[in-house]
Amino acid sequence: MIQDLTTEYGKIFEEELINEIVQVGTFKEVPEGYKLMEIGDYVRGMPLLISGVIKILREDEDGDELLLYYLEKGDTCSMTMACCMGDNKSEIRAIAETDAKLIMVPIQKMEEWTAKYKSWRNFVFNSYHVRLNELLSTLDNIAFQKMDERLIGYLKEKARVTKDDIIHSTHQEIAYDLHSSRVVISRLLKKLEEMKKIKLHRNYLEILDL
Amino acid sequence: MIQDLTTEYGKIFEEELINEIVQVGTFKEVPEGYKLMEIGDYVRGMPLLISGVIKILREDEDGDELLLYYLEKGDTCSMTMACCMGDNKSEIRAIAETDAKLIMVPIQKMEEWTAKYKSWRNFVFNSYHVRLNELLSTLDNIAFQKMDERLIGYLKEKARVTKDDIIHSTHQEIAYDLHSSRVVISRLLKKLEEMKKIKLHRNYLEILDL
DNA sequence: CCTGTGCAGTAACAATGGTTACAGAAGTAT
DNA sequence: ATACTTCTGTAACCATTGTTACTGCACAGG
Repeated sequence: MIQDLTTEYGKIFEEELINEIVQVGTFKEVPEGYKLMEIGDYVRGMPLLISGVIKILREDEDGDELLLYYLEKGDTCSMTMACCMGDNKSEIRAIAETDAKLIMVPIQKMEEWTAKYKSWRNFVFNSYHVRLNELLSTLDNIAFQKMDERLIGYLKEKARVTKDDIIHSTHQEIAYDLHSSRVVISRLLKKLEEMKKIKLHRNYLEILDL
Repeated sequence: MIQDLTTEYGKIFEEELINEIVQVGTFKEVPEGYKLMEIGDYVRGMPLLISGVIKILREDEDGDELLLYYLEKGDTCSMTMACCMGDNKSEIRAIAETDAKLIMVPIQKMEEWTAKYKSWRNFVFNSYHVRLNELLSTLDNIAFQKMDERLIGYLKEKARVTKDDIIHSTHQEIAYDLHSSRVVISRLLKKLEEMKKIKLHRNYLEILDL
């Protein structure tokens, strides 16, 4: 755990802070598909992502989903921080998109460290900043783009975070993330294939040139 | 200015901090419609809203607009704070929805006060928290609601922040805020009128029962 | 009072996305 | 191999939203 922490966060946190994190944090290793957080769950800890990718989803009353963004190594979940200050209930769902390693820090330490460590303060502010912009860009996509553009953006982003030009998803799964329907996604994917931008297979697709 | 500050922020900021704000802050009074911030502008100060309502808009490359949320008294603009940490360029446009009074604080003080005053730290964190949730709810509206529901929500919210059941907007203006077209909004408003929920007039409309 | 400008009402039509239904292909279990 | 399940392809259709075009009305300014 110390090794992981130092590798990923050694450059931005003071040694003293790293030591504190090691003392109170708990290491967690989760497999792909593991649900880290459900909407309405009480938030008890704040995650520091060491490796892997976490996908953050929003859901409405009817159970309709929407992918908000991915967390990558070095990221933390601002939503969690935001929750620490409100009623402590999560507004989002978090699923491991790949196998992932992370350290959970009790939220009680948040304020203490914010006062004590400048690096922690900067980290927290920076996380908020990044997440706010990420949300803004998600909003842009939904508000200003049509489904075909959103789909292309989705495929690109997914390839980027997983570092893999093979997208291991069914059409139905993509439809959930984009809050659309399977038929619509199949239709658009077929068009992309006709344009030689992707190649379709069962249970996965290859990105050729987006 | 001291009076305004104390009235609005006296309960949450230490006296010492209030004094500092008075020293470095500049008081600003702007009329309805005044553009406080344009997309791409360099952010030099952080606003503390004393009275009035500020509307925060997002715009894409094609000039299509979208209302993000309103700032009310006691609010500050987290986007501004976020900008202070990035490239300092604004991601949003800010327009005074009503006459408004505010105090501009130089962004250089941000970090200093964050280390020095617990109340300031809480204020900043809280602002981020509120804004993140506000953005999330805006996203929900756009992603999960149809235009008729969004329109009703828009009218309600606008009535709430302006404390006025008369909405002083043309159909075109509403269309801009919702990123729709005038004809669509006219159509839906007419339906709402038929349902006795509103009463239409030239240049304004009355909310009867939403 | 007349006229120009901007606002609102409406119809006809297009485009996008969502729904239903069904068939066939690929993989899995028996 | 056979049966079953899951995934994909496709067609037909519908609903919502957006577009274009034209109308008349209200109001401001001469």
